[in-house]
Amino acid sequence: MDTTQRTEQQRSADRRRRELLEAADRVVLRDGPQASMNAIAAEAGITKPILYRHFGDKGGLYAALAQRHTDALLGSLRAAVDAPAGRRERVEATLDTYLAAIEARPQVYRFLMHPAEGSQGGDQGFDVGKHSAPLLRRMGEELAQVIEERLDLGPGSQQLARVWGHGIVGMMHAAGDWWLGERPCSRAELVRSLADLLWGRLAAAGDKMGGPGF
Amino acid sequence: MDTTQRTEQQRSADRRRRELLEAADRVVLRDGPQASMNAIAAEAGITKPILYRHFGDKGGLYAALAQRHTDALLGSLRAAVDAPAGRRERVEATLDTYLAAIEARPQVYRFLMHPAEGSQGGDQGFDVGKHSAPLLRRMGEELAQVIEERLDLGPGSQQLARVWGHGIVGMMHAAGDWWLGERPCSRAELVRSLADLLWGRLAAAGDKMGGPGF
DNA sequence: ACACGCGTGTTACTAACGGTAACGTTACTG
DNA sequence: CAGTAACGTTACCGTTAGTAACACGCGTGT
Repeated sequence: MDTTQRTEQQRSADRRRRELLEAADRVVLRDGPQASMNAIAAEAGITKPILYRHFGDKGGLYAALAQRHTDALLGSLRAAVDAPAGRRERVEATLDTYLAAIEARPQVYRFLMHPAEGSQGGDQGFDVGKHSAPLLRRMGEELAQVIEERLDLGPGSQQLARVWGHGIVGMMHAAGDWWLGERPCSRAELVRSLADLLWGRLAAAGDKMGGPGF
Repeated sequence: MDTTQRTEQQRSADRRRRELLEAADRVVLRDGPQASMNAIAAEAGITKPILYRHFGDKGGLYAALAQRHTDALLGSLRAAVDAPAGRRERVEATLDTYLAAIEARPQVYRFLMHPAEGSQGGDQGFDVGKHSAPLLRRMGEELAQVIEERLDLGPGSQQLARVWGHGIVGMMHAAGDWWLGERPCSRAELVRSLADLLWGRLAAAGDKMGGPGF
């Protein structure tokens, strides 16, 4: 009896939690990362304290919300990186998957990149060096793992793979962010340019006349 | 007289402005980007409204503060990118200069990367796609210019250079951020690994046994 | 029937923040 | 000495995150 009751309650709580998360999702999609707890509670048809009972604080809610989208995006990226094709094709597919995602849902993307902003309670310690969005860290780590698993990089391969994982993710992120703001070219062109960069065209390019090149 | 008066006043105002900025600098260095206007005013020995008279709003103060550091860092980077050496050496010097800067002053670095956080007044429009720190944008644009000036990239070189500029800066940033948090290796190793990545080692690396490589 | 918990929800509050209006005070100028 | 203009303050507003205290519904043990 005790057990069945507990599972019953837990189910109910989980369902409520999902409902709240979906409401929060709608608000964040509408108002951006600045969405207030009041607004989210109102959208869910309830009031603040319930949110706090479920998620502890704003960081908790945002973490839960971010995890959903992060999981979804990472799933897509894994599919792209694991596709049956050559290395270059898969790199391009991965880049394109990421860029398509941020293009399709820029608000969600922005939320994922700046989840914990606006925290003004306490927070004196302000983790230096850990300010990046969890999404970036997770993508970096996952990519590092893929690289280390599949590429033969000689000695020190593990560290090299991690550096590359985070570096490539950062490249993708920064270029995507800039591209999303200015739209200077098509997505396909952007993908090609980035892949060219990773393929060493920077080193291979010839100097322009007048002094040594970059 | 009018002119002398004006210059006199302007000088005084500029001096005061510099004092306020230095006070703000100290507070940001101590409390991180969450530093409150009250705290900054107190550090400067004055009260809030004076800050607002000088800088308009928090964004204005932070922009002014960020510009100083950004200018300083960009100066160092320009020196590194313009040094008389080969391309690879200069790329490594540029990376190392950036990493040394963020290593030396992580609080300042974190502030520069997240300057406008915590804004809670209005701000409904939340510029999608322009959320990146101004420092990143400026570095990306400057690097793009250098690349476009000195490298012979064939047709479409301008767009390619811009993509690469922002991409490389993002790579540097993300890798640096991760490195600063975990310190998995020395700065020199990180620089070498990133330069290797830019030099096409990702494309050149051999597959590990078992299926096609990444 | 009745009290007891327990989960769910509310109202009403605190403390802190960004920002501003209204009021002194100093000092320079006619 | 009157006017004015910058410098500075106190006291306030509206909004935010977060919390305490109270109220309702509901199954349970005695």
